[in-house]
Amino acid sequence: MTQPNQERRSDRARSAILAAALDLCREQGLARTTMEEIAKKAQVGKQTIYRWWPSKAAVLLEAVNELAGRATDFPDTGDLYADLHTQMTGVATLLSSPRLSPYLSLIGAAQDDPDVAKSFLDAIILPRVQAARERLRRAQEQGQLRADVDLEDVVELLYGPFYYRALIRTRPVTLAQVDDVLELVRRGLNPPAPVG
Amino acid sequence: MTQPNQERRSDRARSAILAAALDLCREQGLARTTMEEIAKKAQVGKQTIYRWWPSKAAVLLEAVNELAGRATDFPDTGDLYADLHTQMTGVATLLSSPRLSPYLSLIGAAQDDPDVAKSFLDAIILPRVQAARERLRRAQEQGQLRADVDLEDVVELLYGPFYYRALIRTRPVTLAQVDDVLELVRRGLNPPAPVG
Amino acid sequence: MTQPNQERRSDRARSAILAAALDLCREQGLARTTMEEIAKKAQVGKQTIYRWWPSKAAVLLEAVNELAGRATDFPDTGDLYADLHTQMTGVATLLSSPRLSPYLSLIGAAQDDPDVAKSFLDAIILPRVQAARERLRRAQEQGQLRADVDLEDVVELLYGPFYYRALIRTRPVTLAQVDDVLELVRRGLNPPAPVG
Amino acid sequence: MTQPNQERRSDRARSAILAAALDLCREQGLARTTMEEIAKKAQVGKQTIYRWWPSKAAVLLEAVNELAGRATDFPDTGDLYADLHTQMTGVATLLSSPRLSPYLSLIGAAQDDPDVAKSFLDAIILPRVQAARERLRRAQEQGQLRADVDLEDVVELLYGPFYYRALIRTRPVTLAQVDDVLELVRRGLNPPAPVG
DNA sequence: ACCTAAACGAGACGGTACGTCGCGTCTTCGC
DNA sequence: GCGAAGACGCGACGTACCGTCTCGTTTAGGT
Repeated sequence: MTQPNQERRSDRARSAILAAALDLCREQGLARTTMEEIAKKAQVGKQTIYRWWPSKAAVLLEAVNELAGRATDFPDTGDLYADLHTQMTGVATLLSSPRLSPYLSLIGAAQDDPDVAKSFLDAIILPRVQAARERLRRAQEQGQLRADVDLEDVVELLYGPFYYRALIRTRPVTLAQVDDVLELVRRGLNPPAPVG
Repeated sequence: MTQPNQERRSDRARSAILAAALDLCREQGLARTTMEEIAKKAQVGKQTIYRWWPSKAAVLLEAVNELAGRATDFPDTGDLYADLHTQMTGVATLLSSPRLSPYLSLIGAAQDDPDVAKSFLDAIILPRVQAARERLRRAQEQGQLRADVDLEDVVELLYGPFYYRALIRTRPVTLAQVDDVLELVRRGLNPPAPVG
Repeated sequence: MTQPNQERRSDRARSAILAAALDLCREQGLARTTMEEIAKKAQVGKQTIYRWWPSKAAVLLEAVNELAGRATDFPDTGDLYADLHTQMTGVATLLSSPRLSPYLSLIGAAQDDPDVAKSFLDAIILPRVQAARERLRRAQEQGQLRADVDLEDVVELLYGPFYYRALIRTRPVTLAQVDDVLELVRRGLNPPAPVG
Repeated sequence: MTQPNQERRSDRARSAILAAALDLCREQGLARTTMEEIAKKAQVGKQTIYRWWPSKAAVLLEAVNELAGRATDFPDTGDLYADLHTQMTGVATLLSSPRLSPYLSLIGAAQDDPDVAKSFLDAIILPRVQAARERLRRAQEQGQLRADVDLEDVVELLYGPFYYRALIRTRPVTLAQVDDVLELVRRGLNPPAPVG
């Protein structure tokens, strides 16, 4: 992520820092997590953190990204809604898991720090959005999805409700939400046309 | 939110604090805004802030709530989608305005501070969600909305995409988004059934 | 010694800082004494030290000066050598006392820091040298001292040997040294002229 | 001062370190001179310094001692005061030269560090004091110096004034000081006995 | 119109964390 | 096996803010 000699870098320090940062952020949130605590818990000098990351948010970004890993990959079985169900279940699982509360803290930090926002978007969001759009495009070609919709709008419609619950906290993200959202989104809000 | 004698309270100090907090938060975000700056800019002793608010987030909550005011009230003309369009346009305007960037900062701060989250929810979100549900309920009774949907799900579906864009920043909130969301949400994603 | 509002200054903090600095410097020398230790031992925030003094040496200078106080004042009984004996005994006592080891540390620090050197000279040395010169001048007028000597040279001759022992440490300063120096200095090194 | 295999030692490294240390100490004093600067300036790994010296003071001690070299040797022409004049002129030259400011820094460092004090005394001071005492003893035997004086007292009387000026800095060491001190010290402070 | 108690502007205080510097050690190459 | 290079764990630096705590100084009701 930066400058000094990558080859001499201590793996032990790196993973201890990522683990400590995650733990502390889970316990007390990102704002109350300090570099000093991370260093102490990871048995590491503060300089070693600053040498490789510009901020605690950057540390957590790397840690969270490693955690999220392949858990949110997009399958393609040919059945769009089955695939969406699978993938969105992964997303809902992560967003509802206390293990990933640092993910929400990062989004919080991004509101006040353009650097964090940029890194978060580039490293975490955009690759997944891109994958989602491609899956949707294929579905469109196969007639499983209206041809006249903007795919990015669809992505926002599908995932917006999860982020809404996770960040605004009117109620918690659940796995049941996946069915609810998919059902609503497929059929739309209009009442069925009257028979006859 | 208080204790001392409200009647002796200085209006001048109160509004200077709210204004200073808003300005500073707009310029540098909530995280980089300090009590000392607010006090200095408002020509106020720090104690005067701490006397009436528990934290800078609380100050901003009050300031933001005053700003948002009636701008997001729900009309009821009898036409659900016209009313939704009106109200969501208000929301989109606020979420896309730099003047209300502190609103997003507050949501950010809420991720790490349960007190902020609670106050934000109670003072800002829940009243508006409640109003939205009531409007939707009336529409349901009038057959303008499927009868078999959970109204809170609908609220999340309608507003999630705006918060998604505002907080994740894949692209900015725009007024055009109101039409896009409403159109998608009314018809659903399924392709039209083939004729005959 | 500096800028903020002197009237609001906490006496408790000031004397606790001076005492802590003296203690720590006596135990471990000035170089190994840290601002952090001083603050901790004095139950004081570091900022409170930096608010009133520019460096740990400045703290010690004030502390030492307060300690030395009137102990090195010059008497004038009319008998030069009796007065010198009295005053030099005071000096020898201080230079040989572990309580004033910070005095030597200060001289040490002055070798590398012009600010310390200047303050030390102005606050501690010059007033005493001035008093000594005046006493010597009066003695010169009364014929108790050669008229053709530079008084500053005399001061250096009288006190140099004490600082030499204290700083170079070939052997410790003692009270007996007062007699030795005075005796040597009065008579000179030349052997007595042969009787004849 | 060492341990590893002296024979494999790099002369290039050794002299580069000594030169760099001297230069840096002359520019900024010993306290502000760091091992890292010395290593960088000498194009040397830090370990190479720590391998051969225990501290930066030890490096400078060796460097200074090499500089002082034979410049302060004691001659013996048979004329005590001529020889003193010669030798003290050497001392005054060194003490007044900016090239040897590290010498004073060392004395400063010795005030807070017993190891430095010990090494300084053993390597630099004691041999020269010993030489001085021997020269003075011979002079005593030859009747050029009072028989009833302690020779170490005499050494302190002769050199104290130079160290006083050098370390306390009331005024700078000069070559003229040699004459002044010798003159005073030979004749003493007492006024001449009245004739008759 | 005066009195008095409160809220006020100001800012020093005891602290915690910041991001940086330098320490002395350790590790990895190349000669 | 010494030397150049530099990452490491660590501790202190001097600064920025925290939230609390006096200080006078307004300022408003109550008399």
